[in-house]
Amino acid sequence: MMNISKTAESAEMPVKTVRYYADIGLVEPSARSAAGYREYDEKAVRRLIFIRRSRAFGFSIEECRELLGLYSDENRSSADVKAIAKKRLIEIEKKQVELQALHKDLSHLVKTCQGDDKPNCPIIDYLG
Amino acid sequence: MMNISKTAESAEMPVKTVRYYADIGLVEPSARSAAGYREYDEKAVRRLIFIRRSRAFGFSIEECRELLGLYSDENRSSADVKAIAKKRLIEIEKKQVELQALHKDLSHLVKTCQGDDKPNCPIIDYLG
DNA sequence: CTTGACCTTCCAGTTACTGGAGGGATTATA
DNA sequence: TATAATCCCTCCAGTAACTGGAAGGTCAAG
Repeated sequence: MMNISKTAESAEMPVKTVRYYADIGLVEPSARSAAGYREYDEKAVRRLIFIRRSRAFGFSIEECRELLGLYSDENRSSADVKAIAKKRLIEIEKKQVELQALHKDLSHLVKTCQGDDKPNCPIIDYLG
Repeated sequence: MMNISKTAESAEMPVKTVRYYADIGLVEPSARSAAGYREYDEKAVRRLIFIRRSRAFGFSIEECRELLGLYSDENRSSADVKAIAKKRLIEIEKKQVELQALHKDLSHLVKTCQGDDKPNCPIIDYLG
């Protein structure tokens, strides 16, 4: 059993975040000390790491909750996991398309802007 | 002079947003009617459109505020505009790199996952 | 026995809106 | 002229996922 700062260190996330995840019922402490301190066991730490990695993929907290449920479900179907991941993948691809369009337009504008002390500016012209 | 709903329609944004921009002092109404209704002239509408286009590029409200200042400054230096745009461009590029890495890893995991009714799952394995 | 480093809870702030309540103003219709 | 529909107003709360800070309890070391 570890206190919250050791737990946060093991899971490589801020103490505040561990506390937040406990508050929203995502990863609850395994126990509380007599003084009311949160205590976490190895399993809880593994769940926190699972969340950190899921978050790094951009899964929302609610998606993390679902994934965590599947993680601890011995009878899960991989299809359920795959569906969530696929959804995220499509979001990523959508964002990529969006960013590519933005990049194309903005980089063109930046290239054509003189960037001197005169007011003439294709960027402003485009926006206005 | 237009009331807020005509203004919002002309600027192609929700009434709520026009009101919000007024609240934060981004684009203030040109006047108020006797009853206290917001009234906008053509110039104000053009400023709203400017904001909408800037927001579409992903500029933050504060950046929009700066850009709007430069837009209405006859003595601006295009270098100032370019600097803001460049900063945004770099953010976009950073995000693109990030998304590319996520896409690579996640698409690989999704591909290798069977997606059937069995619990075996490389996605879960990777996260756990 | 005090100091410092922990820990707790609770509240506020972040970004850029959005939804809704409660109530006044204007316009169209009967 | 009465009323109903459609505006408009302000203010408050909620969104996502934390983060910072205040006020105060706990614990180990010197």
